[in-house]
Amino acid sequence: MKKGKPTIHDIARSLEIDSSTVSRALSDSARVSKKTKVRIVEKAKELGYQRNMIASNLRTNKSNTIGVIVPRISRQFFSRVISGIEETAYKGGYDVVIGQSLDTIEREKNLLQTFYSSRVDGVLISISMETTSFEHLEAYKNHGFPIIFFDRPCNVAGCTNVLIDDFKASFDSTEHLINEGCKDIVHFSGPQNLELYRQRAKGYMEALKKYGIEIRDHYIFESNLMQEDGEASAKKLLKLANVDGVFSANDVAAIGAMKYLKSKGIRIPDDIAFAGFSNELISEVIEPSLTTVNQRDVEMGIAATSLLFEQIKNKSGKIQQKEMLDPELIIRNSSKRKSTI
Amino acid sequence: MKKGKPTIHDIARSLEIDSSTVSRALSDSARVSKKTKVRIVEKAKELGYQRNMIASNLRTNKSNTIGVIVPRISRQFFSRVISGIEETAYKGGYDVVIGQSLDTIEREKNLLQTFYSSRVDGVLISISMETTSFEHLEAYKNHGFPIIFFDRPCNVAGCTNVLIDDFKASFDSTEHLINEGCKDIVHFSGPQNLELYRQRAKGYMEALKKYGIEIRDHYIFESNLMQEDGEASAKKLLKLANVDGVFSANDVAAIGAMKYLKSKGIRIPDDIAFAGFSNELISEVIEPSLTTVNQRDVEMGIAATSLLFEQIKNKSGKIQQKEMLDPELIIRNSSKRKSTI
DNA sequence: ATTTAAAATACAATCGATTGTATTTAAATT
DNA sequence: AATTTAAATACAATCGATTGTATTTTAAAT
Repeated sequence: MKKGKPTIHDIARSLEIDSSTVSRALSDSARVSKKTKVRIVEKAKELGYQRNMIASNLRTNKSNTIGVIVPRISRQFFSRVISGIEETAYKGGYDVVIGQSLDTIEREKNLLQTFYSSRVDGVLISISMETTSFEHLEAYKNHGFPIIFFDRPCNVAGCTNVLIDDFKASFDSTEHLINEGCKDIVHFSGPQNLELYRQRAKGYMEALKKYGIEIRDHYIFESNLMQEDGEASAKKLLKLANVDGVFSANDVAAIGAMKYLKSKGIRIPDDIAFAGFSNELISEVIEPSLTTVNQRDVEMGIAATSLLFEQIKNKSGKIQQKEMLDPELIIRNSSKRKSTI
Repeated sequence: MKKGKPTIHDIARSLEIDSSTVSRALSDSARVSKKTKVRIVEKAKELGYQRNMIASNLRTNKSNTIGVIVPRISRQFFSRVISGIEETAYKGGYDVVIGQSLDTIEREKNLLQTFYSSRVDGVLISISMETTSFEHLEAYKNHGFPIIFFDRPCNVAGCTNVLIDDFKASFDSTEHLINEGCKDIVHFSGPQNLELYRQRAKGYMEALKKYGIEIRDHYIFESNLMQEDGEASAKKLLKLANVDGVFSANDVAAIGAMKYLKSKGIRIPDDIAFAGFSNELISEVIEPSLTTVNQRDVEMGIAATSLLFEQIKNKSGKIQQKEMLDPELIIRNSSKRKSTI
């Protein structure tokens, strides 16, 4: 038994031919005769040969791997985006390396570093909540390293973003609540340094404006949108008279609030109607089921990956693009105040 | 501006020294003087040098990367296991590559192939539902390729498994239902080719036996435990007289059944009590909240990764181990029939 | 000042696959 | 059979970092 894993040289030696011929045969080059190809392939199988991708990558200067950085993979949304990414990458013959920033800029920088130095062919990233300056990203970009941003927009020159139309989705959700008869709608918003939450707030306000409803600043609650934030918001909300609707910038906070309100005997949607954002799995199961926005997770992964592939091929560099996916409003019981039929 | 990414040779040339010195300096070898180290590090920074891990890996014959294969990352349980894996790997200076088998053996084989040929240093795998024979795994194992199995046991010689005690967890759950007054308990089981589901069924039966309850084969329903399977099982269950408890081998099926039964006016837990398995997020939210088993996901990831690191270090190979994590029964409303206090 | 030991650096081979160029072999053409 | 052309294969450099060995430089010891 040989010690290490077999190489093309082992095959070449045992067949008394040159390793270059073996290499060409194994990638089915026209420069090798049928006959020797067969011999080589057979021998390769016999020895249990597997091409050493590290050596191959070094020579060809590509890794056939793309990197993905997300805040955390245990979030429904991101794991579904990753499913889309993986599927597309797999078809294109690429591997996917995944890292989580845990919403810290430190780990984000680290991961980017690691990915770059292992020469992934490009990166898909949803920036961390802490990321407010973008120099670390620009540096790589200027080196010609392909980076695509998804979900959380990043306005860096020459960068491609794949997003859903947060403004439209929020506008639609709010409008829906209004159509269901809500007049006093509170908005649960997230950290304002994230463009995304600013957009959602904007959509909310625009809808109010359209229907001539006054925009009251103290009707917009800012938090990190965790479950406990939702509960806190619910308490706060009870102090305002007449609130009859909530548009939350995510499902988790909405659910936190609903749970608290239900425990206080408030009926949803009759007393207060709810709409969330993200279509978490729990949103379908909770009672009443939560009206929400499908963020097109899987599609987003597919789109981002396709754009990355384009960018990898066109070495051209700086092509700024913005891909907007259409969000889908999913209407469930938490907002249905008018009896159907 | 130079075209490609800078290498140690670029640094060496511009400093008029040898590249081997640069290499040693950058890995802080004692063989390089302080003075030159400083010069080199400075120049490296100046040029924006990043070590080419591909070249490094080729030379050292390791990738500092471990591969993970799971059925699907969008499953709560797996994404949390992966969090544990990532965290541990990160601390050990390893990267993590993730692939999903989508519960097909074909993709499982493919991924293993890819991982092997990109020379990951080892693999953590939760085998697919289709995997009944293990030759493909054994082959790699015999080549000295470190593989650790988690969650879904794999009885291959020389393989290390990291599991929770499915038997005990199931026994405890069933016993709990009995203690809550259930006498006629149905079990929703999964594909019997998976050891895991056999263990869970065994735990269920053993608990019945302990309390002198007759084990009836037609009280054990086998399915793929998807939500729709749960619903189907619920229908089937209604045809049996007197069922007053269900122990499901996963939460998803339990929830599918509960939803259906509730819609038929059956009260949970008063008419039929429920216990599930896996502690999905929705289980806490559904009404009534579902009694379930914490599978120690994050801990499992940590344990599996630590064992893999051990195995990577001890080139010794074949060290069979079995790491059993203690499951935790989480009692919620779906099974509380006796009033508390 | 010389010798000796130690420290710092240079040289060169190597990891395994790829690829441009050169050479040999076989087939085709006259 | 001799020459041309094409097909098949061999040779050799390369990707970038690592590492054992050899050489030079510096410091220490006599």
